[in-house]
Amino acid sequence: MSSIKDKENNRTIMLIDVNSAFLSWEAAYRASYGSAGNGPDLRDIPSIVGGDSKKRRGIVLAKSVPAKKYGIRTGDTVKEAMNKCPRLTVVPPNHELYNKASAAFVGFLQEITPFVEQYSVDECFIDVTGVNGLDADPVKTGDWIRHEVFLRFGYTVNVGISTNKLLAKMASELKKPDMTHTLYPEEIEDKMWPLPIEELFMSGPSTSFQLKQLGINTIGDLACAGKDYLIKHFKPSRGTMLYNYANGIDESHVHPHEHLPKSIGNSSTIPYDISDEKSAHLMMLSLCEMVGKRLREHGMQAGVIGIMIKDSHFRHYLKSEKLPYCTQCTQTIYGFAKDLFGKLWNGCPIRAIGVYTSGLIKDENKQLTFIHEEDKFDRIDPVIDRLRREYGNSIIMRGGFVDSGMRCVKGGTGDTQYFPHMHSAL
DNA sequence: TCTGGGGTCCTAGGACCC
DNA sequence: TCTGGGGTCCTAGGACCC
Repeated sequence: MSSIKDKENNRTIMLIDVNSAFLSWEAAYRASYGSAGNGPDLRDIPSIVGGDSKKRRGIVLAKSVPAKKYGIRTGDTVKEAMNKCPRLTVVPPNHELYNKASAAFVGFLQEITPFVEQYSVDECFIDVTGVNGLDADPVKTGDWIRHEVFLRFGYTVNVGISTNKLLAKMASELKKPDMTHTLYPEEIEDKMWPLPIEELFMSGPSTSFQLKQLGINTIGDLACAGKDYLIKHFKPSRGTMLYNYANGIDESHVHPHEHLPKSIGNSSTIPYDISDEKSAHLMMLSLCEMVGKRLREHGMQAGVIGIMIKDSHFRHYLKSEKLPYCTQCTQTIYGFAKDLFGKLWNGCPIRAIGVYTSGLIKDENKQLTFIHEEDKFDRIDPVIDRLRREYGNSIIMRGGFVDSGMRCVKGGTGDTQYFPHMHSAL
């Protein structure tokens, strides 16, 4: 049992989770800055960060505690949320701010210990085993971290503490906000086993439904189900994982090293359905601009390109293709994406399109066996990237975008940039 | 005013080779 | 002419996370 082994190893792992991250960051920013500083704190009123319904992106990305009391949940449509609470305050997302806030948050944790693994934009695992005596009294350390984050940045976090990552993660979810929780192996039976099965990490809607069909309703039920029985129903990989997680077993370590992405892609929902190839191509080109830019920023080359079409009935289709060579060139990616689109699209009105790359390798590992047409872009793309960094994306655009009303670089939330502290970033 | 966007990992099935 | 399997690669799609 690794939980016992972990205890012998006496590792102290924590998961630090920003409470209602997007909303907290909005509120902290408004409180320390700007015009909205006079108004009420978003965290004290029913409020959400949500997309624009007119652009068909209207879902709840984060909610305040008062909004939660109205039954508003992340992922609700903004319309549903408004129905639940008509006086709801809705603020649009500002991903640039969140990326800066996230980097400041990670930077702070890295001051505490080098063993920081960023799990998501608003969550980090840290391993404080043997670090400056921080593991002598983990709860005290957790409380100190919460206090320090609040002092420096003005928002609250949850701290989950245990001997492995799974249990630290489950601990951090126990009660929010602004809490420190432990979930040591000897506490599993009391604190984790009574929870409903959908509370277990990696037991999502589909798995939870199947488990309930089997009469397994709590994490404790799952822990007591036979491993072989679970393997029979869920295949070895998933069955073993479910069994281990329900029993608090997790062998994985906190990996502080720089994260190399395995795939890079961007997608976008279009405010109105697209029914013509020309518009779809232009949309894809703007996504390819973003994907190419991000590949180059990471110093990576893609060996596989894929596209996704979501039609007006919300069905989605994928098509991907291994390339004869690796590339990070916008024009090349676009060429393959167009080919894939031609093979995939059945003429149905299109709601969203995505362009994805995978099979990524570092630049230096690219085989220089062949000279390609794209080689001239090796010099052009970086110049375009630099111009856009300095003057904005519209400083240079491919011909098709002129007078198209479409943004020439499109997609998502952008990459995280490093900023040492939030207040210096703001 | 219906339903985002960024990822990771896993599996199934077909192609292809030995 | 029919009949094998093992192994790997590729692609499509699903489940999960935030």
